[in-house]
Amino acid sequence: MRFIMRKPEAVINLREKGLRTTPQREMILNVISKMKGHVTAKTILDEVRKEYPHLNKSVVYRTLNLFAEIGLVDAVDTGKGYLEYERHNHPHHHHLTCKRCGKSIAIDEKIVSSFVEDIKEKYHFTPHLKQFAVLGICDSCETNRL
Amino acid sequence: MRFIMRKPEAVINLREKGLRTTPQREMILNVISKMKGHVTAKTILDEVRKEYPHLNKSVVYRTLNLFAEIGLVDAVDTGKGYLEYERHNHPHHHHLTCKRCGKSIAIDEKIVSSFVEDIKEKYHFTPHLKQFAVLGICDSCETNRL
DNA sequence: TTAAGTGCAAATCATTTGCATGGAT
DNA sequence: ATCCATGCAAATGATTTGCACTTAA
Repeated sequence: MRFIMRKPEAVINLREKGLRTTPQREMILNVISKMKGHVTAKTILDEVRKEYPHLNKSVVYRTLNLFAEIGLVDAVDTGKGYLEYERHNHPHHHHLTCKRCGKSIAIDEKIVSSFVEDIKEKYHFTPHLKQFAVLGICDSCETNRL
Repeated sequence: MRFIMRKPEAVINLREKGLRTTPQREMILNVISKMKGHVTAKTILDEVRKEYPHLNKSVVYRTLNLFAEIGLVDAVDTGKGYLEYERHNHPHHHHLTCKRCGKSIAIDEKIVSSFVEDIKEKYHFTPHLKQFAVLGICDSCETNRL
């Protein structure tokens, strides 16, 4: 049996569009890939700098925008005032995040996907729900007027 | 038949919490109330300044935060990099906003409320969905690779 | 009168941009 | 040898803050 060597997905993605593979881009993608959950630009910068202190933050932002455009990563707005990132197709768990106490509850993806499918079917529109966290108020905060 | 004069809701809301009613706060609330749809801090500042050019932007931001805290207005994050505001209980129409072409489609609120009710029931958590717009990609952009 | 609110200027903080230099193809 | 990418410093833009002055209650 023979194996056909393939270039990693990211490289193909970049080259296809006439873009370059650089060490910086590889390091940034590595950090996003290996971190569980969302990563901020700041975290990425700090992480990469452990190995390569020279990295500049403009490069991080430019790279994140690029990766988001070509669909390699997803930008997630959790309402904190800055964006977070994750690999596209990363198994995404939606959370209910309480605006008062900050606690998060993971929710059954079926609930989300039935909402998404409903909209797809009726409006021919694909919601990117991972873009936003589901914020709200949890019962215990509501009850205790926190 | 006799009418009982009541103070406007906003005034009650403020006084109840030991807060003061000021001309600035009234003008800001008026702008939010009379504008249809969402308003930005910038728009509020500009609008009020037509009558009262002296108004300072810190006051607008402080007032908006105050109003949001006491539940008089809702802050809405549409992913544009700044917040928008509307009167609480303003009839809210959820929209599907395409990230590529920017077009918006109003959606049947039943779809949203069944999602919200589902989460309330199963997780004892009240999602504040108006906090975020539903972003995604519309079919025509998807088809045309815009 | 007096604590809360306002105006102003400066500070923050995430993100972007212009430009000269460097490096991938 | 191109021309895309990087690094740096400065700019942007929304929002916040410290502080002295003003005003609603």
